[in-house]
Formats: sequence, C-alpha cells, structure tokens
Amino acid sequence: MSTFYYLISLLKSPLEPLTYESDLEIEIGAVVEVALKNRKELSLGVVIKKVMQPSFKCVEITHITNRYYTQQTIHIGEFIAKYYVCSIGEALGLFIPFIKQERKSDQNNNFTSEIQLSQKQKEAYNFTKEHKRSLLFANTGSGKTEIYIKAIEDALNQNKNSVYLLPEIALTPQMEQRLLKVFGSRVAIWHSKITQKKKNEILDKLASNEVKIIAGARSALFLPYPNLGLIIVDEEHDDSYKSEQKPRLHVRDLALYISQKYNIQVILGSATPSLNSFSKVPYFRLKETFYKTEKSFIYDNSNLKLNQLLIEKIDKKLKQNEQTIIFLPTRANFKYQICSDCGKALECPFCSVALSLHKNHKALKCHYCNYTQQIIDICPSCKTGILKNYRLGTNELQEQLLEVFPDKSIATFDRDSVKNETSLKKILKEFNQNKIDILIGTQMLSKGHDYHNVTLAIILGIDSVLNMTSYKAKEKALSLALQIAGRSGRNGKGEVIIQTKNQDFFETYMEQSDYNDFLENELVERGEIYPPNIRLARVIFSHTNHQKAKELMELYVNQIIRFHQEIELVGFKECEIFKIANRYRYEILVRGKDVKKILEFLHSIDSPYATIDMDTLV
DNA sequence: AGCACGCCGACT
DNA sequence: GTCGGCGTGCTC
Repeated sequence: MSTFYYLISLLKSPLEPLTYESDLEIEIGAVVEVALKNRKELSLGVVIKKVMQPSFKCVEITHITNRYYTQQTIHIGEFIAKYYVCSIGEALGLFIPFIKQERKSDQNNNFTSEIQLSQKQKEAYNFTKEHKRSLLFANTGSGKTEIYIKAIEDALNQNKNSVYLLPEIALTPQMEQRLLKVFGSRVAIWHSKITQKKKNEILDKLASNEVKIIAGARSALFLPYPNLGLIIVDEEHDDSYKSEQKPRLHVRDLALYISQKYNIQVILGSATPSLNSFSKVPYFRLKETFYKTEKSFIYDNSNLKLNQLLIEKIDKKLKQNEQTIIFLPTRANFKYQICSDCGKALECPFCSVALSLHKNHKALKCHYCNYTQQIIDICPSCKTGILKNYRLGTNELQEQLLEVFPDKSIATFDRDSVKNETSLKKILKEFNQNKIDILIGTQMLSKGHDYHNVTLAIILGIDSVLNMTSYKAKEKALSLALQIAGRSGRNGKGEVIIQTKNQDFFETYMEQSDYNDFLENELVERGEIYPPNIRLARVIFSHTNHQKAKELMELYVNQIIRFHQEIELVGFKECEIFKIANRYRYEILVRGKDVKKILEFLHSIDSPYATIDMDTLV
C-alpha cells in the first residue's frame, strides 16, 4: 500500500501549511481534520497540494470531511494571503466551503422582470454589458437599482449566481422588500445578524439552485456559489467594505481582482464614487434624476451648536408640516466630560480616548473597548471641578430641540437607537408616516433610505470629518455631505444648511461644480504622494508595555532604512489613539509604486504584536 | 519549595 | 493561534 503526502493549510491558523500523510487519495480542496502537537482538539485544514515524501516523519490525516474548497477559492485565498499578508489558512477561513452532495440538474427557468429602463438607463446598462468591470457614477434617484436588477436578470437567465453587496447598514427592509418583489424566493439576504439556522437554510438552497441571488454585506462574497457570474458592489465608496480584522482586505478591491482573474462581471455603484474606483474602473455618469429638485444651500460658520438660525428654519418646516433631518458625524458626536476647573477630559482607563456620555443608559462609555462606568459629577483628576458636557451628541441635541419644540416628535437614529432590525423598521416607518418630525442621526442617515417628505437637511460638525488627519478626509467629508444633502427634497424644493468654517470647499463642489470635478482635482492633488497613484501601507505595533511597542516600531524603521530602500518611509510615530484596550500603539507608514517591494517588507515582519494594513484608509 | 507570570519557540 | 517549557521573582 502506498502512502500519499499532502500540504494542509490549517483553517483560521496563522501557521504556514504543514505536511500530513494518508493512505487515501484525497482531492485538492478537501477539508480534513488533523492532529496538531499540543492541541487537545483536532484542527480543520484544507488539502492544498500533493507533495513528495518529506524528510521528516509525518502525522496521518485523521478524517476527511464532506466539505471542500474549489481550486478557484484556493487561488483567491492565496492571493489574499499574499496581498493582505496573512496565512493561507486565515484567508481560506473567510470562505464557507462547499458540501459534497447530489446536484440537482439546474432547470433553466427563464426570468423577466417588469422593469422598464429609461433611455439613459439603457445607455448605462449597455455600458455595463460592454465592460467586464464598470462603475455606475449615479446621482441619488437616477435609478441605478433598476440597472442592477437588469444585470441580475441576465445572470439568472444564464443560470449564474449574482451577489449584490451593500454596506451592512444599507441592508434596509425597504431594499429587501424591493428585491423580494422582483426576484421572489430566488433571492436571499445575508448579513451578520442572520441566525445560523437561517444561514444553513440559505446555503442549502444556494447549493440546490433554489436561491441564485444573495444580497448581503461584506461576508456574502465568501459563500459557496455554484456558478458566480455577477458581483455588484453598491455604495462602493463606503469604507466599511474594508475589514478591520486580519486579513484586512477590501471587499470591493477583492471583487475587482476576482473579476479580472475569473472573468466575472463586476458593477460598482455610487453617487459619490471613491477616487480609487473612479481612477481605475471605466465609469458611466447617470445624472438625471426622476424627480425635479431645486436645492438651496445655507452656510453657517458658527461652532457646532443649535443656534437661532437653525431653530427658525426648523420651525418653518414644522409649520409647513414638512420633515427635517439633522446629521452629526459619528467620530465627533461623543460628548466628552470636561472638568470646569482643570479642563481635563474624563478618559477611558484602558484607551487614550475620552469617555462619552450615554444618558439613557445612565453610563459613561468608551467607544473603543466598550468599557462602561457610572456617571460621575466631580472631576477625579483635581477632585474639585465639576464635569461638564463638551461636544454636542445626538441625544443632547434631541434634548435641546425638545426644549424649543416640546410638543413635537424628535427621534435619534444612530448605533444606540438602532440596535436591531425591529428598531430600524420602527423608526423608518414612523418617520415615513410623518409620526416623527425631526430625525437626528449619524452616518446611518445617509445610507440608502428614502425620506420623501424631508425638505430640510442640516449638516453639523462636518468640519471634524474634514479635519481628520486621513489623506481621505476631503473625500469623506464631501461624499458624506452630498449623501446627506441628497436626502432633502425628494419632491420639489429642498434646503440644506451646512455648519462649517470651510464654506468655500463645500460651496465649490456642492453647488458651483460637481463631484466629478472634485475627483479630478483631488487626483492631481494626491499626485504620487497618496493613493490611488501610489500604494500606502500601515503597520501598527501594539503592546501592553509602552517601551516594547516603541522598540518594536524602531526595529522595523531600521529594517526599512537598511534593507528596504526601494520603498519610502512616510513616517513613524505614536498612533493617533495611543492606547486601546490597555495596549500602547505605534505605527509606521510606508508607500511605494512597486507593490512587490512593499509586500517584501510587509512579509518580513514577524511579530505577533504587529498588525499589517495594506492599502490603509487612515 | 511552590506558584504566577511573561517570554519564546514549535507546531508536519 | 495555542500550548508547553523555562526562567524570574515573589510568598509562605
């Protein structure tokens, strides 16, 4: 009897593939169980290669499961491991494997929706047909969803699967209803809050071809599609497509890679596309909207606050029985507790950020590590001062507005008030039924919801987005402002008030010209210094010991200077948030034209305290 | 001596 | 990642 040797990539393990033996002939891609020294439980691994007998004694593969990864998945996994710097096992761990089973023959069920495209939409649709990868640069209300539906329809008629990706918070009940109406049981919704039972059901139906379309968040790209033909990335500019955990991949960029490698159609869509996609992917501009809206803009250069101007404008809308939305950026809506005597902010004991006040939970919370403590009044630093609220948060604004308009219904729309689908549905329903007069919210306000009776959008605190240290600060601030402004005046006249000290910037690109012009100017401005014309990577070193973290960073700074002269060391310093969850953080930024050289450096990093962030957005 | 803790290296 | 081994330093 002969023995076979296989390279096994251990799922979710940072280890490189290890060699195991078996008397059985095993297919590449099979998921197997193997024993690993010092491990109590068996580990899951994937057979990625048949190899010659190695010089060392091998352990036998314990069990072969009925699950497997396709060759294509393994290739994509290898790409992720290489580009985003992780083990193959960590990359493959993202995917849900196929299950060996009888395949029902796929009866060709022709499908035609009742959707009619306008002339302009037809042009856009044709454009997507002519390009394997295309970008729908489509203003809010210009009807890009219909084009997606047509594209899905085509895939369906070729018996191919489609995946329609959306940022998690854009997966609204409205969107779900619409897709169900068009595609019925052929479509399923996939996101992190779907129960395991439901997920298994969907996977069964995907395997049996009952479900051919998945609309979902980031993770939906990693399902076992029998025959994937189309990937749609809606709101492609949204940073939540980038993973915050290892491997820190960008799902939109990965979709573009898959498209190129496996000849799968990709359609990106956004009213405010990322400069990255705009500069890489051929785009079609859909500007005409179905409804006529006249927009008027007012700029208010006061500091973040509810002032007389805003109150008067809101009052007018209330009297006309029209609705107002008010935006506050997530990153700056924390209400810091500042001491009136010593001026110190009350900080999280584990992170170097201020605690924010949550009055309805009667608690102070850290937005990074979730540390929670009781509300205190006396400053713990000087023991005499009284703590006062600093910045304006959604709840604070709600309270202030209720004082002015006590008989009106004013609701908040953020991570605290929208905990689950039920609360989301409830708020949106009440708002659309005019039971809520004023809706105060964070970025969530800007995501794909239809507010048909809103005639005033107030944008507060946008300067804190514009002033972030990120190279994308301008792009983020402008796209956010445009998305919020786009929610006002679905019917007829819409007013927008922007509280900013940068009137010129917003005026230029929101009124006098267009997001196109911004992107083109920004492309020139970024030049060879920031993406997309150059690659930027960030390495974070974090350790409970301050000195250790710093030394580690310095070690790699020296490595770059000595051995990686082809890449540019942009900077090395303490992270902007110096401490998170009791770990001190330092970072190195590098850039270069040559991906290979950057990856060479990134792969040379060998420390459990380092986090590698290729194509960082920070 | 007994142990808790942190660090390091192996893992096929 | 996860585990065992080993050294350090503290306590009984």
